Amino acid sequence: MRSHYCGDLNLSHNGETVTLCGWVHRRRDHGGVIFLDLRDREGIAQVVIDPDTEEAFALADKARSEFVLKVTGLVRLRPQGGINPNMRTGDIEVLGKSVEILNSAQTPPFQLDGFVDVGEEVRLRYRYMDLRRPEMQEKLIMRSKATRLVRNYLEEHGFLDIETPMLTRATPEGARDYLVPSRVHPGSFYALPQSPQLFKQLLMVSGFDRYYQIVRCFRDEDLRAERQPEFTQIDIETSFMNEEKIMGMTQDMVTKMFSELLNVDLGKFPHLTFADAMRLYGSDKPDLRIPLQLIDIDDLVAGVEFKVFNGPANDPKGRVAALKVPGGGERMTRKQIDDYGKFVSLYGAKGLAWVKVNALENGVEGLQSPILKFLDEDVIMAIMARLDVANGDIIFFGSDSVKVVSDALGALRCKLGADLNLYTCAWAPLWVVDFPMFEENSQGGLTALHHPFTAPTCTPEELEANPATALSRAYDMVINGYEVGGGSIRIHDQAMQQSVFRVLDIQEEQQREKFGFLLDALKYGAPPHGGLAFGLDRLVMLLCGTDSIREVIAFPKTQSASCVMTQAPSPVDTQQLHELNIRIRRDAASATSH
RNA sequence: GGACCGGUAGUUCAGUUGGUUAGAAUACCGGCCUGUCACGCCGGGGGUCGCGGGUUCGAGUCCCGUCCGGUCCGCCA
Repeated sequence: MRSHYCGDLNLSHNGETVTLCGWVHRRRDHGGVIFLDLRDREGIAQVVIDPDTEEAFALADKARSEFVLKVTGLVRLRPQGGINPNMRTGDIEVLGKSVEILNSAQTPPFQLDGFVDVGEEVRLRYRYMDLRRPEMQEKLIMRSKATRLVRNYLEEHGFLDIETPMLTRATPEGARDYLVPSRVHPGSFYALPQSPQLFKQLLMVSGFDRYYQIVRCFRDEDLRAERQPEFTQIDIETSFMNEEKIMGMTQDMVTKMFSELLNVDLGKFPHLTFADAMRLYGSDKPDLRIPLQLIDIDDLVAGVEFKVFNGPANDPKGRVAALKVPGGGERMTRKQIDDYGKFVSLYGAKGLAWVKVNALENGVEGLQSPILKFLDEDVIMAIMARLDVANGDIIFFGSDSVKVVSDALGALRCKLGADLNLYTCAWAPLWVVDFPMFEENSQGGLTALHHPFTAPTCTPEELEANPATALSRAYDMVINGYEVGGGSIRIHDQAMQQSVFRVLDIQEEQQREKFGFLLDALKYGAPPHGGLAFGLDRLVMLLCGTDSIREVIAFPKTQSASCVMTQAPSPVDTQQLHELNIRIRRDAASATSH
């Protein structure tokens, strides 16, 4: 038996003659009949070569070393109705008249028939083979359908596709830039865009009041399952639309995507403030498929002796919160609980206190926990009352800084949802709104949470008076715990922009150097404007039901931002470096050579 | 920058407290069978055990370093 691959089956009719083209999956001889299994995206077909045709034998024999081949002959379809996804091998037979070998093929480096799981590294090294597999074809087809739908939707709504530069100016803020050295300007560099943010705002000044672009963006930061160094953004900007209109329209677009591509009704998108998201879910991108919520108990434990609780409870930057898992106590072993303790330590938590509710009717006696001995009975029962516990529940506690408690319990909430399969629905979209304008940075100053062109909800005077509590007109779309899009109403007013820069402590000289062109443009009657950008890769990932964006990118990078197929990045000729006036430090060169 | 998991045949994996010649399945090659369809039967070839060093009489196995892949933390305005 020989087993090679597999792929397209294209039928073309010419009167009674039908030509089939496709990769041969498998070739076998039986009873003087030659079987050629061809597969296509919609099903599996089998081709029979007429044994009476001497020519068929001769040509088929050539097929031994295979394999792209063409079968010409009369088709016997069985059953009627053509090819469909539920067909099995042999449901269609073709009485062949001739075989033409279009090209031969080596044995594939790994089996593509789906009966053996192959590692991702091998798939990426031979990505062109991996992409032949029907499931990979389906993912890229889904991606193409999604982008087509987006283009159609936005074009129908009057949006104009305008390209912005790939070679642009480095911006020290935000993510690290991918830099491109200039040959003509020795010592100077372009940067690949992290996003077309400033250009699309300039297009608003130009009067293209509905802009979009499906555009590649680049960020030189460490990778994750949902983060690649180059990724595709659906970039949208409008003039004269407020946040309600922008959110409404883009929500409509995403809703149509899911209904047309998956036949899924996303329903209403709840709006959740950033503060509520952090309070209830410990995350600014909560997965609302999971019904668990964090419940604050600072007030109940502020007076206890137990230092682990009373410290954060009395600290304005501290937080004590509980996470109740209904029925979780019955489903969890001590080892699993300990493992959750290790899990939250990844987020800086020093421990994970817990209480199992065995028999609530017995009061404290009916509870099981290492921390009960540190707490008074009335406090314990007050906590139980607030959490509305029932027998069989387990409660986890976080007590630390606001950030650690939110991060740790927020992540634990998601992990519990996955481990215990607590999902109450397949899709949970929402908008997160009312983000803070600024967050405190490590130097004690303030940094823009979104970017420095995001409009606040208040006046410039109010902003400068209370910057730490100011809210922005930003909004994120979140689906199933993934931030799929985000945007804001921008600042179109110079005075406001100056206020933001003052809060961020960016001096006029720096302003001019970094954003002078934008500040100039704002002087020429910039319309009120705002927009949003979707992560196309993440959206398609969700549409495909996978949890890695590498699965929906034809040629993705590995975690070290390299390509195992092309071996990029690679050293370059000294001549090339010379032309660019670049010299490589010796220690850096040896660190990357093998 | 850090934590953890993995790296053994083309591929997916097993390999015991360190012990003879490193196995299985599948793929590949040869033969048989001949309406098979994850066809079947018989036979065969195929391994720098990621790489380097160390411990040991002896290392796929233990130790150190390093590279590669993955998950995550930091990072991602």
